[in-house]
Amino acid sequence: MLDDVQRQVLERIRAYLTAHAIPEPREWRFVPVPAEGTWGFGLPLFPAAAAEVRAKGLRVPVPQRAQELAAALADEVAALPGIVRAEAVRGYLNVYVDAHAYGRRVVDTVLEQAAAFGRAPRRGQRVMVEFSQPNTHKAFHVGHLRNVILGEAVCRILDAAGYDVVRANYLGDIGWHVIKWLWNYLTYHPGEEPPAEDKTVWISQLYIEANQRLKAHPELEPQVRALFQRWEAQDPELVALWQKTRQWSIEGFEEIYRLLDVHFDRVYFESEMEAPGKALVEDLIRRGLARDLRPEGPVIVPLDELLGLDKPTYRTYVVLRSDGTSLYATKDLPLAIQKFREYPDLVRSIYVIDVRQSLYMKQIFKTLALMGFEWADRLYHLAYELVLLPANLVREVDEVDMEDTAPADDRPKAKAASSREGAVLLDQLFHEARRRARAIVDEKNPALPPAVRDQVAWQVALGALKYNMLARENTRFFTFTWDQALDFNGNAAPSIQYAHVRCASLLRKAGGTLPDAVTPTHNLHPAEIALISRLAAVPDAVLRAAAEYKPLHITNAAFGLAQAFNDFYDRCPVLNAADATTRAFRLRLVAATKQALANLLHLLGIEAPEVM
RNA sequence: GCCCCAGUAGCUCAAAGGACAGAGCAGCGGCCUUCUAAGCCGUCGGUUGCAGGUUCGAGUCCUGCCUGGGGCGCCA
Repeated sequence: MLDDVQRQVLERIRAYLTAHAIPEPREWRFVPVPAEGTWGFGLPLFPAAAAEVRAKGLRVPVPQRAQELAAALADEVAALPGIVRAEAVRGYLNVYVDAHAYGRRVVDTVLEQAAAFGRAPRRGQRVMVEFSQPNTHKAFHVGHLRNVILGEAVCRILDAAGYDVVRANYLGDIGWHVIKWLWNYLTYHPGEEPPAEDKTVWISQLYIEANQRLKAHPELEPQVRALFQRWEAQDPELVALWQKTRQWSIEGFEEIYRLLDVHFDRVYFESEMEAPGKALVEDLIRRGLARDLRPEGPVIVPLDELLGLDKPTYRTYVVLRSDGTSLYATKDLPLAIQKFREYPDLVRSIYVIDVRQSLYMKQIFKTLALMGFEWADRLYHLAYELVLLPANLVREVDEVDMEDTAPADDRPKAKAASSREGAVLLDQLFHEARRRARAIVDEKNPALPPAVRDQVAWQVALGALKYNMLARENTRFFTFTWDQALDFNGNAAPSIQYAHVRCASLLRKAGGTLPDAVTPTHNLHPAEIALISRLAAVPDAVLRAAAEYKPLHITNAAFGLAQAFNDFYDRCPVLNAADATTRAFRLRLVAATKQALANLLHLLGIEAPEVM
């Protein structure tokens, strides 16, 4: 929000440098000035000093020369309009602006833009984000949560940064896991229907049961293989059952997405990609890009060989099994093509997929490039690290995890949550989260009506969960523990929501109408200055989060803003301010803070309650 | 063997190559008859894994190591 002032300052500096034959550094970067009850920005002059020393062969230490330049420039810049003071400190040129005028401007801007504050102009560019990608006929558990929460937040952030976002889902609706489930259902639960509630739990129980039966009775496996043959032959009765049971899964997922406040614009099915995928493989073989080793081996794309690379880089991409059945790899090619057929104008096609598949993603992208698709360089793998379960949960998991053959003794202390693990199902998680949050709401604010407490408890619980998963680098592990996932204090969503509630409370007490815009006349308190700085920083945080696909920048901005507000709240009377102008300005500042907090939380998919 | 990620306070994590590396949690000590104490203040805490290098300036970039995790032709 200081753009125009910074531009003026830079212009003046450039003129000075030119006049004194000092080469201009490649890039100027403003830094925040250490806050001392004033407001402004700093500019390190080391790059210019270093350039000058080098160009002129001076024998002066760079820091000393930087300080001299800063001092000279301070005089040049001090007289510019809007600037109240400029000084040289240890090689930095610190420029201070009129805090009253800027304080008003920031507050007015936030209030005028309201829900649009922090949002960039539309770019007229479309991006697709594929995320969630659950398997039907399986559980939806805490391990899947990070993907959904990250994907949704990235979508919201990209939208705020001006992109038109297409949210895509890709359902794993076929494969051995589905056949196993159908076998168990047909053999032991014929005709049964899932309960209206908890469809996903019921389905996942049948899946776990199928694994247990096969583990205990390996002699039953031929039955499953026989069923797979029926599937391959597209037995109409089996296909009908598959469609019906798949729909149960989808309805269960939709319920989860509704709870999480997530939606999709386009859903692709893995089963739809099988036939086009096999056709593509034949095409690859004809064009000499793939090598057919059947029946002894699979069909492969020897990427390093095709690219003439000596060092193993892309390695070999296996696109079809030796028996001619399809792999994930078979289906991901037509999926990518289908996306660009439907949306040819995508400037980015993003895959939110865990980091273990990085090599695989690179193989897909490179193969598509070799096939000649010009959009191949617009594909992007947004990698994130897995959710780990602590050792005590892992043991529970193992009791229901019949596919895991890893020896128990050399297992790491925490284990990645995977789709066949039954522990920490989402309904368990939500239930426990709600319970803990409700207990705290009851304790903190027993005066609220029970229905409101219920609603607040859910907002708090879900907020804490989402925030915890988003407030870290995407590429860092998230180790799930109840206490950490549902921490309500400190750097967590509830304390940010609480700051929002405090704002709402002040505004309610003030009568609900906001005073007209006003320029403050009192000496702005350092806490006020800091709070205004946090507000002004919001739009940049959004742009950066979008550019880097990192919701972390939003959580940092939100928590910093909440902290600054709490500090302000503690030190600066609002309703009881010393004079009417101060009261009016601070009320507007509170309203602006409330708006900015709500906007930031919204980008994270977290609700901002009015009371709690 | 090749590649990717991580290593920062007791713990969980921040930190556009910039000023004295910051928060939260845990610990200790304060602050509720005054706008909601899910808060605020103070205090305790550091050789940023190791060694070199680039730079005016390195937690950040480069090289080599160490430790942990992950990936590497028919799993998803």
